[in-house]
Parts: sequence; structure tokens; C-alpha cells
Amino acid sequence: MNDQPPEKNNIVQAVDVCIDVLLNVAKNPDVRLTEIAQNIGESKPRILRMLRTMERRGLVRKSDTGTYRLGTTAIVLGTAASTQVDLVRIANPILEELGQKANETTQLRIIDNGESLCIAKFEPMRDLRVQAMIGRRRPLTAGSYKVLLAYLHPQVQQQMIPDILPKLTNRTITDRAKLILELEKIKRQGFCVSFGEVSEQLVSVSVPVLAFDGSVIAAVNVGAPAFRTQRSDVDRFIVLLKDAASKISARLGW
Amino acid sequence: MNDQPPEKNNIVQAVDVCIDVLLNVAKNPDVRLTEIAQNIGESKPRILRMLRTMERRGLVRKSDTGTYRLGTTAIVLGTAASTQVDLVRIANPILEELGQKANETTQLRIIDNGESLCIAKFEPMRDLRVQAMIGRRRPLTAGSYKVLLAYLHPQVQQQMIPDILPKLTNRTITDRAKLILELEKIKRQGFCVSFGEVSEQLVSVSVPVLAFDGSVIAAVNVGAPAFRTQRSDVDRFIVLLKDAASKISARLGW
DNA sequence: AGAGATAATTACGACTAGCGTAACATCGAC
DNA sequence: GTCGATGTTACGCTAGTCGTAATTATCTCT
Repeated sequence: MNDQPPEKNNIVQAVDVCIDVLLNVAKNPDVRLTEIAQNIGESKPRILRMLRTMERRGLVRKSDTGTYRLGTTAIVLGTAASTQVDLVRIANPILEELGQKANETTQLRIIDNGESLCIAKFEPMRDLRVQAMIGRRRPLTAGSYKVLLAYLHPQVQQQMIPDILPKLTNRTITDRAKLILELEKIKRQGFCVSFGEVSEQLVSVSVPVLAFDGSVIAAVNVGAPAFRTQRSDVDRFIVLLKDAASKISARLGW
Repeated sequence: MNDQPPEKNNIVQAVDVCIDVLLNVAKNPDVRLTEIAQNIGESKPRILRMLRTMERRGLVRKSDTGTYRLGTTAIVLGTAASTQVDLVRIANPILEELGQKANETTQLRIIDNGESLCIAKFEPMRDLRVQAMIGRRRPLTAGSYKVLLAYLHPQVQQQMIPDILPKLTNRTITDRAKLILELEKIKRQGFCVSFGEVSEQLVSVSVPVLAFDGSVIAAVNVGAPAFRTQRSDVDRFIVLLKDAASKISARLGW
């Protein structure tokens, strides 16, 4: 699941594997021992021992049918984490304000492991709205999350862009050169608008949250159904987003 | 921090210690390596290796001043856990409804490691309100959380009650025999009201969430400032609480 | 600013924790 | 009831991991 080069040793393998298990259970609720073991390529006894250890501490819970889910300790950890991670703690109220004003779903995304990862969100009270989910990953090369890529040093940027660009819809950019051009444009204008690049019916607008040195910390995003989003709405979103992003930057101390 | 008897081996110690570390960071944000090490009684190199392993995976994050906090992966895990733990997923909307009606703070608590543990909460929009916190622990013997104790088998009950009862305020019950009597009363009437047993100025009312076999799963709770809570309010809370508790029971499949 | 104290990190040999194999038990399906 | 699959246990061997002790970085106080 994750190991490119032999990877240097200074880490505790058992712990590393156990994190794999945890993430596996998070991603696949009600997964069975055998499944986990083959998902991460380890032996069953090993995984069993780890699950047992984590179960005693309430990190996972084994149902009476033998399937595993995350447990209450994970909830406690997550709640504590939300208040400890500055970015999330600060962004949350701002995301909500932004979401109220735009009356659409908002997200905060960071780069994690070559993908964009949603770490905070707000969904307005509205019958039809874009659904966001903390923990959901998306390619960096599709949709407005490209802003996360646009401000990186060209070298790092190159590494982040895979050889074949995943094609999510027929509007997704699949040509590397074209993507680079797009990234330059994004950097120039300071935002990115995606019309159906990730999902056919959705419009997505993102703006970078920048650190004092101009490096990207995260991206704030508004997602809306295409049918009710006019050009003028997009323009409005951009203004709101830039405001939100600079508030977050400021509150982070810049 | 936790080890009663030598504790049998079938668990992975490294993982167990690493959970200790995680919980320690959760409880003490911005803790340093040395602190963690002595908090849980392990050597520094060992803890360092574990922190490094977890940092690579985003479970913890090391600030540039060398202190540790939980990381984004912990948020992701916690969010996933909230949707995977049936009790919490089901209770959340019910807690909110209850909290809206009572216009006071509501909590869901379970027994965990001989204490009561808050695993879900709702706070109403109100200038002055009781503050609740997911992950906060309280004694089982003080306040309305006694309901969690009341329905246990007498044997188990005895084990849960420590020899000396922690005295949080001067209204806290500190006499064992008196506590037992109180527990019997709670079981008879199906709820527990606490006037300032945990915190001087607070009223707390709890009702048990029962399984089909009459065992306690959790406790639902309303907490309110004493000065604005009349006898009639308490009665109203009890009705609301019983309703909420039975809804949760029902949705859990009973 | 420099000396002393404290904390973080590295290196490495020793040892046992923890791994895998393989046998066994349990469960489900047909 | 038999077969296949999954979960669990036992145990001997090995390498992962631990602690000591030395080293470096960081902080503190005068």
C-alpha cells in the first residue's frame, strides 16, 4: 500500500503496519481479518495481534460477526486533533461563514501523499448540495484542486504530476503540457475554476491559502451544482474565497 | 498509566505503547519528547522512534519548536469513526434534537476504563451554557453519571466503585453505603438528578440507554446552570431524556 | 556572548518481542 | 454431513527493536 524505495530504518515497523491497519479499517468499515491482511500484504496472525491490541484500547471494535470498525477511542483522538491542528481549528468557522454566504458546500484541502485530502468542510442547509467528506482524497491534477499544485516549485510540481493523468470526466485535462500551462495561468490569476472536471455536473472554485513565503498551505474550495451556477456566481465565489483564504492566512500568523 | 496485573501476552507491546503516546499527545497538546517519555515511563529513544513513525503517517505533527500535536490523519480517523460507531452516529441527531428542546447542553456518555467518557455532545446557541467536550472523563460515582453504574450486576458494580470516592464538591456522595442506596433508587426511578455533585453551580440529569437485555449501553445527559433550572425544568428534562434514550435504543435495533 | 544544564538525537550490541509456519478450531454453505 | 474458508493457537527462530551511553543541539542564566 505504501513503500517506494526500501525506505530507511528509523521507524518502528510494527507501529507502521498498525497504522496501515487503522487506515484500512477507516476506509473499509466492517472489514474482516483476512481482508485486512491481504489488503496490506501481511500475515493474518500478525494483523490479528495488532487488532487485538487496538481493540483493548478501544481504537477498533470487533462486531459479534467478526468484522472490525473503528472504536470510540478513535473518535476521542479525532476530536482532540481537530482542536490541535491549527489550520483546521482556524479554518472551520471561516469555512462555515464562507459556506453560509455562498450557500454552497465548502472544503479545506491539503496536499497529502501526492493527493488532495479534505480535512475540513461545511455543508449548507439546503435540499440539494454537493456532499463533502473529511478524509476523501482526490487527484491533484483534476478539478480546482490544481491550485495546490500551481504554487509549488517546478521541480516538486513535476514529481507530483503522475505520468498518466487520471481522466475523471471528459473535461479532465489529460495532457501534461496543457496542465502545466493551466497551472501557470492559475498562479497568475490566483484562483482556479473547474467546470465538471471531477464530476460532470459540478462546478468547483478554489483559492490557495498561502504562507508568508508564498508557499501553499491549503486550498479553500466552493463546490456547487452546475445547473444553478452562473458566471456571476463564480465571480462572487472567487471574491468570497479570496477573503476567506486571506483570513485563514492572517489567523495562522501571517 | 494503565496496567493492573502483569497482563497476559497476546498483544503487540510496541503498538500498545504507541497508543499510550497518542493518547498522551491528545491530552497534552504541545508536549515534548522527554515529557511523553516520563509520562508513560518509557525511554526517550523508544518514544522518539514511535513519534517519528507516526509523524510520517500524519498521525502526529512536530512543531518547529519540537513539541508534538495530533495531526491530520487523526482527524480523518476520528471523522470516519464517528460514522462507524453506531451508537454515536445514531445518537448525534437525537442529542441535537434533545438539546434544542431543552435549550441546554446534552451529552452521551459510556463506561470506559472505570470512568464515564463523553463520546458525543450538543451545545445550544446560547451565551451561557455548560461546556461539554468529547473525550472528557469523569468519575462514575459522582453526578448523574451514576446511572451508568446503577444497572450493572452488583458484582461488577462493586469492582467499579473505588475504595475512596472522589469528592468533587461538598455535595458529592463519599459514603459507599449511601452510594449503593442511591444506585438502587436510580434503578427504581429510571433517572438520576445531580445538584452540584460534580460542579457547584451545575444541575445534571441523566437517563440510561438500555439494551434489550436491560444492560446499560450509555447515558444521555442534560447539563444546565443551577440558577436558571427549576424543579419543573428538571421534570421536563427527564421526560425529554427518556424519550431520547428510548429512541436511541430503538434505532440501535431494540 | 560563553559556560553550564537540559533536551534531542545517533550508534550499536544484546536480547527478547514478535514474526511466520503450520497445525488446529470454528464457521458457513451447499 | 462434508468441504472450503476464516479465525485462532502454538512455538521455535530471527531480525526488529530496545536501552545504554556517547554526541550533538538547544536553551538558560549570568
